[in-house]
Amino acid sequence: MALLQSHTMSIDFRIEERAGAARGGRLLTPHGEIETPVFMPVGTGATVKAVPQDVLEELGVQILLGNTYHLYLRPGVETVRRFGGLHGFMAWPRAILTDSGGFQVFSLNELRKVTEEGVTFRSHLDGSSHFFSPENSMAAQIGLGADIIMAFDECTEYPADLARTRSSMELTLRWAERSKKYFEEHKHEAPWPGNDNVGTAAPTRPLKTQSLFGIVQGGMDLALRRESAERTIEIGFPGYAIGGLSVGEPRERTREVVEATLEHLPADKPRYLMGVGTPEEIAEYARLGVDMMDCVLPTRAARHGLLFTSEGKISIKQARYAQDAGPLDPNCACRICQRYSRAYLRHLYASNEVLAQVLNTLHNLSFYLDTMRRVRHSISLGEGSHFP
RNA sequence: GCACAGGUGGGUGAGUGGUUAAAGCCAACAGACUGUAAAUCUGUCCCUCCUAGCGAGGUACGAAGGUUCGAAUCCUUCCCUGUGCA
Repeated sequence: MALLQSHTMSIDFRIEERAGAARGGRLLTPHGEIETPVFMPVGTGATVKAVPQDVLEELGVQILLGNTYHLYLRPGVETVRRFGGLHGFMAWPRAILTDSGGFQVFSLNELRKVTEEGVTFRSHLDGSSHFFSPENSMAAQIGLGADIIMAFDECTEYPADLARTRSSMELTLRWAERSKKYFEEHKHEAPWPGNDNVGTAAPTRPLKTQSLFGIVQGGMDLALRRESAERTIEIGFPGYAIGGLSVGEPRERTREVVEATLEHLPADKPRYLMGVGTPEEIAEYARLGVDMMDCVLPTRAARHGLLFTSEGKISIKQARYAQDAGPLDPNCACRICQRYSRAYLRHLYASNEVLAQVLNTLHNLSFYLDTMRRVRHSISLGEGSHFP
């Protein structure tokens, strides 16, 4: 075991700059290096909706999300595994992170039943029954082969009283231990090319392994957040996520909980805030010391005609843009703002053209990625307290 | 010319004597969206007025007239559209 570990390459996090609480760093994964703080576009079903992978690369996307629950149902883990995991299947050479399916325990609450052992789901696709546990979530995530995988957690709903929040947190902690145990026993099984020396007593080259991140829960209660953080750290992970936020609570609460939780996370490990936020919010959380964030907002909002710009939100479907020859955002350097008018974007949206989804998503993703670039730049200049 | 079938709000299309200012869908307009059951969902959508409400009044189902306590719905005449036959 010790021998194997000495030949293992998983994740490595180096903080290179600090500005206030903010950190600028590099996260080394088996599929490339990520500059942090980073925004990770969400590609639930092995696609960032409306955007092909080569374009994502051009935009500078460093790491994508995939979702275990959705990919398990379709196309199935075995299929993905045969293609060398998600990287091979979706032809994405850079880093990938998969969520464990824990969020679906929350969002598909009418279709599931939670027990100590795990969660029984009814598929939203065909109604068939499925069982998810820490162990088989890990097995699925190992099969999918993301660089970073997440512990199987229960995302506590909002609002939840203290007793409910605690028992949910305790369940997540027990599941975190089971997730880690299963992962440690199987972590060399990622279906990546070059990992064919799995099981060899003395591997000739470093094995690439995935990394498993733990997830802190605890609802809106700051004491429970602290306890959850401490006990998750005790279990021990190479990175820690803050989960259970953006579930309907007021934004001030989100920020408060994030700030309080960050205090109890190790300074030298990556910190991942799950499921946030608007452009202003992601800049703000980075300032507080968050290293990784993901959110469906830029992609989903784009498909619904809501675009983020340097001058605020624009609902491109509005009649006022029908004759507007100007760019979506005069201060944006993205390919959409360089080329198309607001009138054209509105026309595409109003006409229900698929191109509307593509162009809108490209802009919003560009805007988010640019926001994070500016944040990193500010950190490198030591300007932690006044970001764009 | 004759025989059928029809003419409903921006469009389509239900409704065939009374909770019908008139279903549903589309269009239009506005809003929501934060580890994606989301190219989705919600609201408004004849006019005027106010104390802004399951509020008051007005106008409206091709046109005019009639029957009835009451008509988009029944009757008469006229106009128009489609199809078929001459």
